[in-house]
Amino acid sequence: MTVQNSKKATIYDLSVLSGASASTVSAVLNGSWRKRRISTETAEKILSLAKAQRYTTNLQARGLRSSKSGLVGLLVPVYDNRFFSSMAQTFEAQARLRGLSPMVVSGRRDPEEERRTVETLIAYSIDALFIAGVTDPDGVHQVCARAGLPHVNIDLPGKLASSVISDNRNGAEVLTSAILRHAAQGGALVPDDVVLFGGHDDHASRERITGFHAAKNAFFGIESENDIEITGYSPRMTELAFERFFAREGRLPRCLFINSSINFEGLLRFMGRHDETVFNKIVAGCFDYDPFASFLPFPVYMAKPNISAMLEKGFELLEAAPVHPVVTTIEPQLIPPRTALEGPLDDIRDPVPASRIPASTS
Amino acid sequence: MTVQNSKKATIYDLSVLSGASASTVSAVLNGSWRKRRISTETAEKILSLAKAQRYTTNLQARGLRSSKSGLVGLLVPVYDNRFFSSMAQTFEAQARLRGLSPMVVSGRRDPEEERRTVETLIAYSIDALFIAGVTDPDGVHQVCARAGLPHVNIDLPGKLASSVISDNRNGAEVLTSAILRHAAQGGALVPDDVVLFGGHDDHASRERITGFHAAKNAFFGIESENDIEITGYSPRMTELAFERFFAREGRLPRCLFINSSINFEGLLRFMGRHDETVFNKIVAGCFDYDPFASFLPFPVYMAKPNISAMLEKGFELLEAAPVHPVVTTIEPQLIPPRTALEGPLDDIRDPVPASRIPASTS
DNA sequence: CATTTTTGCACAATCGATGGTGCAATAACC
DNA sequence: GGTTATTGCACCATCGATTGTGCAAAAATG
Repeated sequence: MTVQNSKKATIYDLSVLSGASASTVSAVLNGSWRKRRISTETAEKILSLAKAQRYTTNLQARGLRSSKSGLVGLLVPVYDNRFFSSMAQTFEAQARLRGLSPMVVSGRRDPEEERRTVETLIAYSIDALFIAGVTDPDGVHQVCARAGLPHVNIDLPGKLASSVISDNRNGAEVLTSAILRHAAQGGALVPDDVVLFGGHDDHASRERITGFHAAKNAFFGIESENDIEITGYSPRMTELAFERFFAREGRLPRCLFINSSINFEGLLRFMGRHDETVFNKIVAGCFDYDPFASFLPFPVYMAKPNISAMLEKGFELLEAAPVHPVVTTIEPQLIPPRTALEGPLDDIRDPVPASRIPASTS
Repeated sequence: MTVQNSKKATIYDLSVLSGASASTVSAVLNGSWRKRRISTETAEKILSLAKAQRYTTNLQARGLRSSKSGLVGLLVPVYDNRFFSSMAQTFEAQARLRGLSPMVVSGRRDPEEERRTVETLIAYSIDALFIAGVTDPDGVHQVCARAGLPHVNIDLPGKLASSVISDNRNGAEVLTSAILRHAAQGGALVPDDVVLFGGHDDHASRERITGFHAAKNAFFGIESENDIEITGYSPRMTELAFERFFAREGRLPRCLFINSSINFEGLLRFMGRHDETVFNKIVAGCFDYDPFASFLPFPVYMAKPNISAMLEKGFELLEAAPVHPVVTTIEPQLIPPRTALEGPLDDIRDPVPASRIPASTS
C-alpha cells in the first residue's frame, strides 16, 4: 500500500500526488488550512496521502522559514546527579506538554563552555532557554540578550533575567533545625559540633549559609562563627575539606550541613577512606534530594527543591514575558531520613508479568 | 566598534559589508575557501568582519541545505538515575569531541512514546541515533530504517542494527560470586538465601539470570530454582515483590541480586517501611553503579557498565557502518562496597577559594 | 441576467546557507 | 606578443516549508 520510498516525502511529493499546489499541501499539513479556505475534501485527501506516504514535516525547513524551531533549551552544569537529572526529566515532560522539543545541555561549570554551548543552541534557533546552575549567569545572559533569546534562570538569582529560585534561606534554616533537633537527642551540642560544608561565593550558598546561621543562632542563643567550609561544587575539594577537618579535629562534626548532593559525593569519598565508626554519631543535612543518600548508615535529612513547580513557573514567566525581571521563590521540601520518594519514573507504564518464573537453564 | 544589531548577521549582511558575494562569504566561513581558491586576503577580511558582527552560522539553514544537521540523538528510557544520566553526560562529551551536538531524549519505556520521540528527532534531521534501554528496539529500528538514519543500540541486543552491550552474563556471574563469598563469611548459605529481584523478559535480564545461576550453581553444586522475582523496571513493582517475599518468608534473603538501580529504588521503598534490623545481615549485588548506593548500611557490590567504552565503540560502529549488524560486548567492572568512584564531574574545573571564611551575619 | 461575494486554490517570494558552474583578470609559457 | 593555465570570485539553483497576494470559478444577491 505504501511506497517504501527510501527518501522522505516532502510537500512537493504530496503536491504532485494530490494534484494540489505545494502551498495548499503545506496549509493542510500545518493546520492553517481552514484559515486559508481549503475545502475539507481537499484537506482530507491530502491528509490521507500524507499518512500513506508517512510524511513528516522537515522541522529544519519550517524553522528556517518561520525563524523559530520549536526547541527549548535547558542548560545545566552536569547531568549526573539526581537533582539535575531529575530536572532534565521534568523539563522534558513539561516541554513536550507544551508542544516543544527539549534540548538539554551541560556547561560543566566552565564560563567559556557555558557560553559556547548556549551559542550552539542559538545557532539552532532555539525559542527559549532555561538556565540552571551555571557559573556565570551574566555571561550567558548577555549571549542570550544579543540573540534576542527569551530566557529564565532556574535556581539562580538573576539580576538581568527573570528567575525562579528555591527558598534557600528558609530551606536551609528548616534543614538545620531538623538536624540540630535530631542530634540533640544524642547528647548536648555545642556550636562547634555543627558545620557547613560545600558551596561557593554564589547567591544560593550565601542564602543557605544565612539560613544555617539563623537556625544555629536560634538554637544556641549565640552568634556562630568559623563553621563554614567552602569547597566549591566539586567532590574532590569537598573530600579534601573533610580530610582537613578530620586531621585537625580527629572526628567529624556531629552535625553536618552539606551544601549539595555534589558536595555529598565528596563526603562519600571521605567515607570510603575511613572506618564506619567515624560516622556512628553524625547527623547530616543536605540541600538536595537523592533517594539512596536518604538511606545511608547515619540519619540524612534532605531539602528537596520543588523542581516541577520551578520549571512550571519558568514556562509561565516565558509566556508572560514581564518587562522587568521578576524573582519567584519556591519552598523546598524537608525530607526526613529513610525516605524514598516517588519520582518521574513512577509515571512510567511498565508491563509487568506475574511473579516468579522458573529457573532458566544456563 | 561592533554594531549592536538586534537581529543576527547573515552571510548576506557580511556580503554587503565586505563587498564579496554571499557564496564567497559562505565558503570563507565554513572553511571550504581554500578549495574554492578564495584569496587569503579576502578570507581574512571576511573573518574579521564576521567576528566584529558576531556572526554565527544558522545551523537550520545549513542543515536544510546540506541535509544533515550536526545533531546526534541519544534515546534513553529515563534520565533520573545514575546509569542513564551518566550516560547522557558521557555522550554529550563524546559527541562534542566529534563536532556534533548531542540531543538526549527519553522514551519512558513506552513503545509508542519511543517511536514518537525518535520521529521528532528525525524531523530535525539528526545525523545518527544511539538507542539505549528502550522497550521496543525493533519498533525504533524500523522508524530509523525508514528514514535511512544510522543508528546503534547501546546496552541492548540488536538483531537489526549493530549493538554494544555489557557482558551481562559474565558481569552477573562475577557479581553473584562476590556476594556469595561475602555472605558466606556470615555463616553457611543455602540456595534459598540467594534471590534475584527485578528485570524483565528482555535480553539483558535473561543474560544476567543465566550468569546469576551459573555462579550459584558453581557455589552450591546444584541447580537452583525458584529464585527469581521478575518485577519489570519499575520501583513500585520491585517494592511489591520485596513486600511479598517478606510477607511469605518473614525476612529478606541474605543474598540479594538486584537487576538494576531502578529496581534498587524499589528496595529503598521497602526499606522505608521496615526496621533497620531487617537489613542487618543482608548482602546486595546490583547491576549498575550508584555512589550513594555503595554506602548503604549493608554491603552493596555493584557491576558498573563501562559507559564510555560502550559509547566510543558506538561512534566507531557508526563511522565504520558495517554491512551486517555487529554485536560488541564490553566487560562491566565489579565495584566493592563503600566505593565512591570519580566520574565525569571530576573533569570539571572549579575555581575554589581557600578554606574557612568568616561567619556571615544573618 | 448582471453584479457582487464568497470559495478554493495557485503563484511566487522568502528564510540562510551550500556548491556546481562559468567567466573575467592575471600569470605563466613558448 | 599570443596562447594556455591559473587565480579569484560571482551567479544561481537548491534544500523544504511558510505566507502574502491574486485570481478564476461558483454562489449569492437584486
